[in-house]
Amino acid sequence: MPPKALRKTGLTIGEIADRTGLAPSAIRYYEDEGLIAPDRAVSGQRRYQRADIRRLSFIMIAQELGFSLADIRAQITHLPSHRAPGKSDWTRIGTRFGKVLDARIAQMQQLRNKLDNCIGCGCLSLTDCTLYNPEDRAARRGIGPRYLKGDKPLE
Amino acid sequence: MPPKALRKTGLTIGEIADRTGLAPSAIRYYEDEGLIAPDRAVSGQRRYQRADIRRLSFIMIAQELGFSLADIRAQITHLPSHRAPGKSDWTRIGTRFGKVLDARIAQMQQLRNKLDNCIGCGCLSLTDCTLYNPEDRAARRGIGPRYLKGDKPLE
DNA sequence: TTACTTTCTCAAGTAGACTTTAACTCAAGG
DNA sequence: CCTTGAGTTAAAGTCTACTTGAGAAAGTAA
Repeated sequence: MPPKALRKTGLTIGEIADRTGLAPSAIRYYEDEGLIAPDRAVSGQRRYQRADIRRLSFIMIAQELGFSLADIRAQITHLPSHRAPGKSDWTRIGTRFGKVLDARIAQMQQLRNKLDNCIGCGCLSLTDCTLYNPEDRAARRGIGPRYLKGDKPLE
Repeated sequence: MPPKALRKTGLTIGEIADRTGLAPSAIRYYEDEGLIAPDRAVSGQRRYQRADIRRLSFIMIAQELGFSLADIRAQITHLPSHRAPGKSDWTRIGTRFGKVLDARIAQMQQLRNKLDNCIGCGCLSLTDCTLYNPEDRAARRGIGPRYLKGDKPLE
């Protein structure tokens, strides 16, 4: 006889919320955003499978790493809806994430060095300051909240 | 005879926008936020001094470093309105910024290591995964855009 | 069955950093 | 003088990642 949770058709949103620590409203939001697609009971209530817990965990971890929901969606929409990333998926996606993280760290370190340079000279000049480079400024065009330091969405 | 720009009472918003690369709307916004306080011509138009260029540059650089306007305001409101940070101000503020940056880099590196660990084991488990720690999740409570990895406002 | 808890949907609110639009006024050039 | 380009204000829109609230239907316990 399978455990209790499996005798039912699936977990309710409240149950999976408890198991993941996410608010139900957040989980519904992820659904709106196409990150997760639960079944529906005849009554219309959402029913989640156990793999969805891992799927949500993955989302939380990726956010922890600093990725946007759009980035995350790009990485998991290739997986069947009721599957969380398995080991091979995770290796692939994790490696991809790692590269982005490395780039991010490198960028910050570069910035850090520039800052040290700049503290030394005290220039703060539009034309001379190494911190104040036009390339970065060009990247800032457009509206909406900025990604931290030149992040571009993942392909 | 002083250069052209100095014969007038100051730069218009369009002129300073061109010199800094900022949009006029952004500069007005900074004013609303108390980051800069230009004089007014009799007609009511804003007039900027040359020091304001450096002041705006400072704002741009600080943003580049990842600081919020609130943080930046906290650092420059001590300066007289028509002054940009001078060498000693810059050393003080720059050092403060440097520390925050260092902390940020350390955090990301830690995250990066965890990720590598995690790619190896492929666990992605709610209970076991080092990436998935409840403390960090607790910090995420509440609304509004999240700061990247535990940044707190500067004093 | 009554009472209470969940869940549902849809709309609106929140923060930060701006942009866009509307409706005007003003300054400079021909 | 008249047009055009720039400046002014206030209000509303934008984006992300959610939360909150309203009102209704469904599930659960006693």
